[in-house]
Amino acid sequence: MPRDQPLTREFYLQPTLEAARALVGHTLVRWDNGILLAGRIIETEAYTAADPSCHAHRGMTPRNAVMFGPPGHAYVYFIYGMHYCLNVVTGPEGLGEAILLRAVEPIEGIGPMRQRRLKGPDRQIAAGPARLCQAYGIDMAFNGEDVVAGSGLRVMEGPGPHRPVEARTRIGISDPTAATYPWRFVEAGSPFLSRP
DNA sequence: CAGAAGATCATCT
DNA sequence: GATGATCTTCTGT
Repeated sequence: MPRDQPLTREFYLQPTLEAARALVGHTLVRWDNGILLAGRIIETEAYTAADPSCHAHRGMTPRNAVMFGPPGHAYVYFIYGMHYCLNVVTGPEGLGEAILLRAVEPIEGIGPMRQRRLKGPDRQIAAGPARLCQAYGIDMAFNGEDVVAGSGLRVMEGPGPHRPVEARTRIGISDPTAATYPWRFVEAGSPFLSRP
């Protein structure tokens, strides 16, 4: 169960790779007009400023401006003409780093999540960055939301990972030097991973 | 202004 | 494993 304490601003201030690993096992919560949606974070992906595929790598633009703001805010973007993805901003203001939330295990509000998703087995309700946003109803209106002190979307402390957390380099990158940048952190063996 | 690519997903062979 | 959906963003001319 989620404890009633949000992760602190300091949590997001720590180095992005460390925060990405530590984020696994905490709980993503949305209060949607009295309906509680909650899920345990299963999979994260760190985007550091040194990573060429990081949206902030080539400086600030209107889209990525939130990434350069204070840590602990949501960076939401629209991709492939139909999907949203949710990040949390990490590191000191001005750095431009963030963590992509790739998968959660639904805990609370599974019914409402299913209704938005319509299709697929339970373990796929929020297994994938765009599926997660679909399940939670997250769109551009959430861009810039404070996930520490905001009222709509928060990351709450606990309950912790149910399995060991494992680091992987990102899948699908052709640049061999990329092996040093992009990291996924997954709860090893979880059935709720974006890729089984 | 045109063109290409994109932190994805569902569906098909 | 491959492909189409669908459209924003960024780059180059």
